[in-house]
Amino acid sequence: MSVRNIFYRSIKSRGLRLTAQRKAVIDCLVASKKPLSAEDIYLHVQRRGLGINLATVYRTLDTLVESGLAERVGMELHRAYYTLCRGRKHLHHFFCKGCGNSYDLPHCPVKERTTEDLIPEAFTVTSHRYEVYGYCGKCSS
Amino acid sequence: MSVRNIFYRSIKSRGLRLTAQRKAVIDCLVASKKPLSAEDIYLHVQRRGLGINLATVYRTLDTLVESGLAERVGMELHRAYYTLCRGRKHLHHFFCKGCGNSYDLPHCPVKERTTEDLIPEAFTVTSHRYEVYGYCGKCSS
DNA sequence: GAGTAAATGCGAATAATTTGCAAAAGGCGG
DNA sequence: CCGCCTTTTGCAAATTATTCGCATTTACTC
Repeated sequence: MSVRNIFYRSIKSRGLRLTAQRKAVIDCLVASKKPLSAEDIYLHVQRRGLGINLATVYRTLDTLVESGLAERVGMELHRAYYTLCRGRKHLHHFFCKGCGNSYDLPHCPVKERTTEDLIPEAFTVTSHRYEVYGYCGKCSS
Repeated sequence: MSVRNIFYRSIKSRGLRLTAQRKAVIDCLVASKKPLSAEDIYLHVQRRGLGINLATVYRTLDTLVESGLAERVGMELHRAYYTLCRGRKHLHHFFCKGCGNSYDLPHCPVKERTTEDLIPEAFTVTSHRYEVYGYCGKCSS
């Protein structure tokens, strides 16, 4: 089963309706290698010839986040970016404040250490957020 | 020398003017144990009987951040919070989803690696965010 | 104390996101 | 396949945090 279909099913299994707009937003995020803003998604979907309203994009993204299917990242750029939560594979990002692009970081601070090393006591870690901001090669110069 | 005065001096040493408004914003942040939003600061200063404009609070905070004297944190919910950088110490936190407490993390993922190791190319890093969520010892059991 | 550049106040402008409401459409039962 | 009922969408207007332009004020240098 394709990644798309897994998300389609997750929508339905939560009692939500699988509308054309929701499919389009999911397809867009599945196809993207980097987190996208609501406007990015809006434009991508428009370009594919599917009509969608920006408010609907926002509402769909809220729904995905509330359902635990997507994550809101990169808030320091005065704008939210969204990325799907995919199985075990998890990534962190570098956000360029110049051009707005984002790049995968090659490491994860939590994965590379044991729990004892990570925190003072034997706490239980459920999730984490790690983001680096700055300027990419082009925008630095 | 008081903490206040250290910040007052830092302002001047950067060629910036030490105005009544800047003093008020700094005093407010020095007195607070937690990060404050621009509006928090605006209201606190007003309450002390000092006139200040919200735009001035924003400009002052920008100035402090650009000068490396303050940090912008907690962008989570569409609003920025500010906290003074005290000494060289910069911290990341573990947030317990059970009791809501937060604990300092003993390490920083950015500090402990070189730029080449951190990102694909020689990008410029300006800031980062690193937060771990889970349950503390008491809330785990 | 005067001159000058920097900072402030004010109001209006932005930009991202949210909301109210009527119309459209998904998905259930028949 | 049809209709019903509820959810979702589109649209336009509202909100919210933050920024900007510009005239006025003020800190700091000489």
